[in-house]
Amino acid sequence: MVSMKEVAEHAGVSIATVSRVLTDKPNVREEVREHVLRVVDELGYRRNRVASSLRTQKSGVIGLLVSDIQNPFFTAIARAIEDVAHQHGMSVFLCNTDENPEKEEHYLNTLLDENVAGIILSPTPSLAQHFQFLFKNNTPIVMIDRKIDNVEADYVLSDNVQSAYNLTHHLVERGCQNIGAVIGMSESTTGRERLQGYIQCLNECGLDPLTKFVYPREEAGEQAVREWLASNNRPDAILTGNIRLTIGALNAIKQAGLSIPNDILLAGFDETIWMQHIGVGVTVISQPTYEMGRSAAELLFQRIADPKRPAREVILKGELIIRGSTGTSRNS
Amino acid sequence: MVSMKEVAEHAGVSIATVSRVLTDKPNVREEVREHVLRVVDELGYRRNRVASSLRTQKSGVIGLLVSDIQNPFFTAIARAIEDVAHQHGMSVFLCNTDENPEKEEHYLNTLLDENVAGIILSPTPSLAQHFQFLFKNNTPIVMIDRKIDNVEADYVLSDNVQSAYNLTHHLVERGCQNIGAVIGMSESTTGRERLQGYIQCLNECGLDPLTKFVYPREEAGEQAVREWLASNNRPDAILTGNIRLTIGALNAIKQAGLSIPNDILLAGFDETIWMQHIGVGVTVISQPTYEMGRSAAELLFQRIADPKRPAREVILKGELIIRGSTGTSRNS
DNA sequence: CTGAAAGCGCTTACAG
DNA sequence: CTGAAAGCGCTTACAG
Repeated sequence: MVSMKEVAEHAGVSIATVSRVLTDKPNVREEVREHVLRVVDELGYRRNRVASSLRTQKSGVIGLLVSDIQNPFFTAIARAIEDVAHQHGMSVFLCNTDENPEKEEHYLNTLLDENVAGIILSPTPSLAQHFQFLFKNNTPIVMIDRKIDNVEADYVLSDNVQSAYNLTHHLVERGCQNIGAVIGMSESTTGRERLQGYIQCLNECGLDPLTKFVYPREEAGEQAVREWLASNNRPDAILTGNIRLTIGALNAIKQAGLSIPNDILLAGFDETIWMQHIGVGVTVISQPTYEMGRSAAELLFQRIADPKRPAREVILKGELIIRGSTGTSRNS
Repeated sequence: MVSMKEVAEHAGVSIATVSRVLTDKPNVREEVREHVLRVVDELGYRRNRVASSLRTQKSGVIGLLVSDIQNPFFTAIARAIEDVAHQHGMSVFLCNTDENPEKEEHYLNTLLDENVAGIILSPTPSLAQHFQFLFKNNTPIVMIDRKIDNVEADYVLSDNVQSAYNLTHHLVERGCQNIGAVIGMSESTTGRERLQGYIQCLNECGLDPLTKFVYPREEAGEQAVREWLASNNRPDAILTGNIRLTIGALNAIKQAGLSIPNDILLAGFDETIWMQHIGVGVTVISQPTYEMGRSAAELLFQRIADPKRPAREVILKGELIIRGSTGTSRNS
């Protein structure tokens, strides 16, 4: 690998001058600039960013930590963040924590080690403890999707309470009396808020809750619903807390030989491009994923530009998309 | 941020000794080692990896460049690569190129700039030209999913010809005479090989091909199929080259008010956990995504360990999963 | 076993 | 406008 020193020698100038040209500093004679650029080109020189970053403490990379890379919710967010980063001339490194606090800590360390310009994170519930070291580093950071109790920071969140309320209310309107809610991990604010909206609606309607908190993956959702279907208190509707739980519920319902919406209704969080093609179509809350990602990236770049600005919280609304899985009105 | 120098001062030793302790070098008195470690802990010292990497030219990170982060095929691969990397104590930075050669080059540069230990890449077809600079860097690199003509390197590929042949043959067995194939970009080896398997099968069966090469996203797939459905040479089956094209085809078929498998059959590449729930279930080629990712990571770590070993090509087989979208046997 | 010193490849006051 | 030199925070021969 050719170094700046070699470029300087070939160009007959000092490495200081080469550096000035490459960092677009003023105060370089136009001829010299052009000459240096030509030599850079000839030699195929590429600036060593590790050295540069060591010296300047700056970086052209932001890190994105998501808890589940196989969840379309997060890849949609990632896509948006990348678009914004690209506009700012920055790169995005995506890391997958798999809901695993150790992996999260490991990746967080790695990103801090690499001296990234900033981090966007969908935190695992356990992060609260590790939080001290994160802020010591004073690397700009924005939280997405989940809140951490008592930690002030920039957040981009979804209006989970309202969305869950709306989803539940829709099922009640469709005549459901016993709505089983399968929700991801109770420790996360997302799970708790969705529970809250669900409970609130049931209370208003005078109905009893029926809930399970599970690891938010297909297998767990499937098992939860299977147990309900085999019980003597079979729900007349299933409400799922994320897309992977929705698929788990579909698996269980299919295995039980039941049909949607004739035998049971189904509605859940998270829209994807294929939800309309599943069975008679699945009723969902569509979270504004792209908008969430875009907001998070913008908050991050604003914080990078001004580390002292007050923390902000952006809360975006979900949209109820009604499809065949919740049947047609029964009580009208 | 506390530096090694401060640790050395607090511990009353030289920074050389601190470094030896932290890099697990021998030749440090046990008491000294423990004392240093204690001071490190007290001060909350974290080694600066940028500086370390500058000095050693090593890194604990590998880069993964995929062409479509919203395609479950690639996230499944990413998941596998991460598992293997984790076993080796390495981190994975995932980058999304979106089939865009400029983004690809940009991210490739960024990863090389960050001095990563190695790269796994699903290359865009146009990479062939940029390839020289990639190898000059002699950063270990493994190609996945797609081949680059005339470039010798480590590859992990899927047996696309055979898979496409099998998929086509299945449709012929189900009585189809006019199979429209929507395939991603002709420049990629993946697309070309799938075309080849399809053509080969049709030739053997004495049938005529009907093909469109498109940008491998839903919109393009939808449009292609819509055009066929509106033409006077309407296919009796659609074969899609990837999962996003499959969804596009589903959209077009639904909009046309046609029913699968009564009016038209559908089969495509790539399995996901929800394919069984779409309509009557979609017949697919299930590529061994996890295995592909695992192989790629293993090849990469072997190459990192021994840069001079001969290049290898791993080709893995896909599996035909038959579901309702290709109906039931008509010619038996 | 331990320390002083050189050096990884840059950037940036400082002096001219 | 340009260069010599210090320094970012480490690691590693070299000498003892």
